[in-house]
Amino acid sequence: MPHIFVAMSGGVDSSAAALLLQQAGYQISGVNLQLLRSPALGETPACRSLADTEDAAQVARRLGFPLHILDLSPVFWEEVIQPFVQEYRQGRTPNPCIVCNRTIKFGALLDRVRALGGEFLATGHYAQVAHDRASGRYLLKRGLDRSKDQSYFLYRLTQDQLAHTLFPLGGLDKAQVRRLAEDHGLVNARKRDSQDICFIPGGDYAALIETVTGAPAPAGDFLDQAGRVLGRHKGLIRYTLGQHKGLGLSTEEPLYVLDKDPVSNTVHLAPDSALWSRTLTAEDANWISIPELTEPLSVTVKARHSQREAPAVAEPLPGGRFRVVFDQPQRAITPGQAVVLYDGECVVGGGTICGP
RNA sequence: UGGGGCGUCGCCAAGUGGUAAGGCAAGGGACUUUGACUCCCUCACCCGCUGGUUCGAAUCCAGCCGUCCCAG
Repeated sequence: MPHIFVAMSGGVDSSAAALLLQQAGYQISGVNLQLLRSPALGETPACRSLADTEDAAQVARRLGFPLHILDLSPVFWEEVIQPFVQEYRQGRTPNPCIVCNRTIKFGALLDRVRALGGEFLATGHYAQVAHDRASGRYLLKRGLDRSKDQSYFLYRLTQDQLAHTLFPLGGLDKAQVRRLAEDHGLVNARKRDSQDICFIPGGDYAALIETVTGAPAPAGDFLDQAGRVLGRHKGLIRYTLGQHKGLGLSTEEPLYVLDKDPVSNTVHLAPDSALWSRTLTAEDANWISIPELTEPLSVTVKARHSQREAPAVAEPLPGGRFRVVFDQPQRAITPGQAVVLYDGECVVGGGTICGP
């Protein structure tokens, strides 16, 4: 019987995942990650983080398996937070959860698990892994509960990582998971879903960036498409493409962020109609259902989370890059965000958006 | 201080005698393991001020204040 380690955040999902594996008869151990013990974040972990760890510990005690506390703060700082800050400073809008999945949860953590003799790492993600005999490849599929599907955040996983990964919740929906937790008296059965970036509990990511860099992001001009100054912005990092909230401008027609220029430190604004485009270029590709993109492929595409996939054709470009041409224009395609390609329920692969 | 225009929520702006539209901004909420988008709710007992006319005025009249344009 394989020994399975379950990454336990303290939330209901990962707890239910552990429960299911235990019911299936596996030998399991829980692992709770400490990620925020970085000098720039304050030496002591946030209260919420401690409470979450305590929830995980309670669940482990109740179910009767050991819970290991693993501090990966240094590598989290190095691989997730620092790049997150750098990306923002370069005018892009990163997705730290995707980086974390690749480098921390299914990277450093999985390495540790295997070093401890574990064969699999399980998490509470709503996604599914399958092995395709025909191609010999491990497939990443959407969670059955489409409304909670998290495959988008997992597209960077490698074949090796997928081969040692289990998603026990892949075939369940959220209501079933909560009921399961409720039935077994887990403390977090009714705990609210997390939603902010985990290392920014209050959601004020701009403040974190300024703390890390040690300086406030400089103010600059808002420009319209003709180059006229419309007002002052409060630092490039506070805006992302397509954004409208918080511009603080009073205009006859609502304006949105069309582009950001880190060189001139300006934010370009335009009406919604100017935000739509049919193409994007992505870099740093990772392929899952195929070894490599070698020819144009019809797929459905998510250029951001919480967006319904749109039909498109992906075509290879030199240097691990690829281009996506959508059937219909998409709104505010944003550099730094992940673009994930689907073939039905399967993740084909994806990359980081780098341009139009 | 000669002539003309205009003063309605932070901004723009409907309303010209019958008891204050709308848009933007702002605040709150929903949605969401990123940032956004989107959706919902809230947001002028009051219309520059003071009088007057009227059953009743932001809407008419007078004076004042402010502001803009032309003439200087």
